[in-house]
Amino acid sequence: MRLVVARCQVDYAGRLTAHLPMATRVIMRKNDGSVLVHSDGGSYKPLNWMSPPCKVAEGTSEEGVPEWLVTGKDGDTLRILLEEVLHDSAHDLGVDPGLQKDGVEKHLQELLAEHPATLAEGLTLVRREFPTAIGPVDLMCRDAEGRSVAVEIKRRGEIDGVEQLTRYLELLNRDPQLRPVRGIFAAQEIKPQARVLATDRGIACAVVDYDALRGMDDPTERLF
Amino acid sequence: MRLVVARCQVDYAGRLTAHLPMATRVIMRKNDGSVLVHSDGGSYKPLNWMSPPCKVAEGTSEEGVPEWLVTGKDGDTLRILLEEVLHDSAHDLGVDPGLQKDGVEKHLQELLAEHPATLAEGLTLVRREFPTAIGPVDLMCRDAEGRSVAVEIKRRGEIDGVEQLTRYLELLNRDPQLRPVRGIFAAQEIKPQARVLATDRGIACAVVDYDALRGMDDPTERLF
DNA sequence: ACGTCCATCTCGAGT
DNA sequence: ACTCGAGGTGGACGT
Repeated sequence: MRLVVARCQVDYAGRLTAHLPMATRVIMRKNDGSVLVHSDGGSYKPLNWMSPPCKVAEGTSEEGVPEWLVTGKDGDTLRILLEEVLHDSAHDLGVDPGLQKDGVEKHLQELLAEHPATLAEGLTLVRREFPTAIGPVDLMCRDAEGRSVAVEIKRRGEIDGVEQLTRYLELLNRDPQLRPVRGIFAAQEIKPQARVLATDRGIACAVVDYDALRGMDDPTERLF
Repeated sequence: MRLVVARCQVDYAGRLTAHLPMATRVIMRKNDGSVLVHSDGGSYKPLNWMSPPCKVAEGTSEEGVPEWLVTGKDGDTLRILLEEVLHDSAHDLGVDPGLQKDGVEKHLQELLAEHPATLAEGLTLVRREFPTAIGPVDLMCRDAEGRSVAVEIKRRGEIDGVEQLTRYLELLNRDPQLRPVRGIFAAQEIKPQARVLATDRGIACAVVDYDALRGMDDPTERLF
């Protein structure tokens, strides 16, 4: 890892062309050749960058200014003109042990699979990831009367989740073995527009309390 | 901007929880309070981070190890334990003049607006960004028989683009002035699943050749 | 402020 | 290798 602070101008050409006028920025050069150009604002996304695999050629521009020419795999190029280098240091970081994530939608799905009755009175699980031609339905259940219920689970319930469940229901209701199939749209939070669309299509909405579900969960079943 | 290289452990708690074991990493602290933790690989996305607005409290852990506690707006927290600091420098970058971008979907829309007949024989443009209650239709056209045609343009044609066009068509076909309105889904590349869905809904697909369109384009109309 | 949609998206899982 | 869906998506542009 090499960290450089410099007055620089950056030009990218690839899927699009992008230009950064001369200014002071931080340039991060990773060991895999990738380059990130950061300013002192914005979010985690660099102003300009080159993803690996790529390589850097250090040279000099026609005006005698130091220049880095980064070339990516699809002929993408990133050209960095270094007018003035204010800082330059290299660091051996070693290999990172990596990020450990815990749960989002998957965990929510596990919890709801264990406690389907929290979605609707008398609901029982048929199976998780119920396969269809256009993808798996998160939970396939049966209600107290033995009718099929398809459940789509999202962390945040938005309009595209309703569209997705609608497609599943459309397909599932063509199957004489299953029909009639109704839908439940389950999420920790359901946006008003999604709720309106769901209701309009006869899909029930269920707001789930993640923490409450975790409380119901038996911790002895898990390792963490 | 402050750049720190340190052996550190990082824990995030917010929408999810994520843990980084003790290892050497680069920590970037921007002036707006945001923090980025980078390793020597991956792409431009940090291993862990906190987006602005947020603030950092520098303290000491129970074991007497320096600790940064970053708190975000939704109660998100990022805790960084600094076991050993290998580098620490601060830099005044000033305000960045910002990135200038050119091209992609917008340009494609301009080109197709100039050459609608490449989408379908005899097609003529009515207007770009044709307004509807649920958003603008990319191109509203008329075919050789004078019937309305709504065109949705994407760089890559995926399923959600078909959904989008479907919603437009559903709405447009309620308008007695316009109906019947048919749809064309135009993209540089159309995914098989998107094509299947479009065909099933009676929407035509058009694969557009960006470079060929650029060739047809009159360069004297542009500045670049 | 919220909603919608694009992105040099990135990233991971499944086929 | 490719495809598909999710993201602590981020960011721009509209109402």
